Amino acid sequence: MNPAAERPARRDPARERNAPRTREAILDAAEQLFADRGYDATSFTDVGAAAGVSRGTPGYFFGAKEQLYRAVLERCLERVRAAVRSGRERALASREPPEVVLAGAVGEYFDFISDNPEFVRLLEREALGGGHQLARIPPHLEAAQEALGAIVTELALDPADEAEAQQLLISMLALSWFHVVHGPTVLRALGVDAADPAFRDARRRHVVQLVVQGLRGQLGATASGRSGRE
Amino acid sequence: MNPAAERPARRDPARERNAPRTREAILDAAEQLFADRGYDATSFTDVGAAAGVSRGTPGYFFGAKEQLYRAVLERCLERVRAAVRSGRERALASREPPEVVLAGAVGEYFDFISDNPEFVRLLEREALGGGHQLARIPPHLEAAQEALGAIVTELALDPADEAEAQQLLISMLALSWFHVVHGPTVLRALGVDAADPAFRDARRRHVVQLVVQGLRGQLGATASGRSGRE
DNA sequence: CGTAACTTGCTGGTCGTCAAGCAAGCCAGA
DNA sequence: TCTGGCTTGCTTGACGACCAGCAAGTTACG
Repeated sequence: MNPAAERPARRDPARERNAPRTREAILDAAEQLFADRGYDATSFTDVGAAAGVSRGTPGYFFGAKEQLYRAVLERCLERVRAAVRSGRERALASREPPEVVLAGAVGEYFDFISDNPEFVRLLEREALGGGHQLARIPPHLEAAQEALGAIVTELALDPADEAEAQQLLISMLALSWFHVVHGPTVLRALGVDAADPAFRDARRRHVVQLVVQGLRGQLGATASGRSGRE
Repeated sequence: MNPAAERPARRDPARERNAPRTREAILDAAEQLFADRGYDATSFTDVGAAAGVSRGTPGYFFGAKEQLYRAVLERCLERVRAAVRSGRERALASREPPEVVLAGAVGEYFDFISDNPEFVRLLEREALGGGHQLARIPPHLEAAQEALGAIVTELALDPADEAEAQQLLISMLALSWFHVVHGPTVLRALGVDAADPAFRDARRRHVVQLVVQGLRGQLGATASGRSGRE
């Protein structure tokens, strides 16, 4: 049947010995399982089965379970950082007014999150666990701070408004993440199907509108004199 | 050594046999532990120790661990529903314009969430777990739908705008919950201390402003004719 | 004295970790 | 070209710890 089956059946290329390939397969499986079930509910047996190796192999490559988890987090964060960076460069290259740039960035980010829910779920679990593992990963700060810098410089905000830009960034994350996590709870209670493309479109429009209006409010406050606050 | 050690040490009034009191103590301990560590990482031994009883008592009162978890969830939801209902009634009694009512409600809700983080953490974990246990609790829909009804009727929105009111409600939850969960991850990466009262105040103002502006945008769209969208 | 309120002992199972084992290439030397 | 030992990739077995659930026991209260 198999063209290479005449030899001792060890010629299946998918089963070839290949450390980097196996490593990636384990990381892929572990990312999915950690995001879906959480750290405690994911065993080496599960990861091995999902990666097509034995229960001992994850431990062989990563030593301890905690280190496998950190490796998953690290790889995930690196991907997000790359996406943020490329989005930022695209925004810098455009010659649109700030509002349009922000609207585009928010919409893009919303789509990215909706298409990569594992990242949010992983980070959500990490946050609930106290963020102890994330804190041990060096580049974890950079993505968020790059995004903040992008907002401040690209939108030509007064640097004194950095605190408000920070709030706006936090709100953008909150608004874009919520439906990814709370489909089975809040949205279900409201009778909404989070996976419905119509809902996702409506949500996207709503989120972009809210954030843009938030920026508008901030710019307005700056222009008309924010000294009334202080 | 112990001042009460002369007698068989059983005269401690806090150790009196008292089923409802013990039940509540177990629920309290379990709520805290489930919210802090999650379902899998919380054992009957932990719950018993935190409640001041033996490891067997939680099982004695609630049967299976899953039923204890559901009981915790149920009690938590009931508290939230009561808070939403009282907030709604206060809003209905006021004679303020819609914007003021909404601003007050959002601010109140923000404070309630900030002061009761266990609820959010519990619900977040439940969402990540697929919401299967929550789905088996009958009154879980009511709080969210009551809140939605309050927004639509109290703000005198066109019933056709219910979808937008829904989006606004979701955004209000997203904005109010985020800092409760993501203190150790996102906020930490941004150099913010989520527990800092100054940050909480700033966040509160920002959230209220965003939601009110969102309502304003919605009303404006309705007044000036939303046919331009379609 | 009986029953409700707990506690303790036990059992079967799962887990992470590590050591040992095995097999497939690789390369030196004959 | 063949061969025998070494390394690497991966599996299996074993160990100690922990857990949920249950049954049998114990204690306090009405």
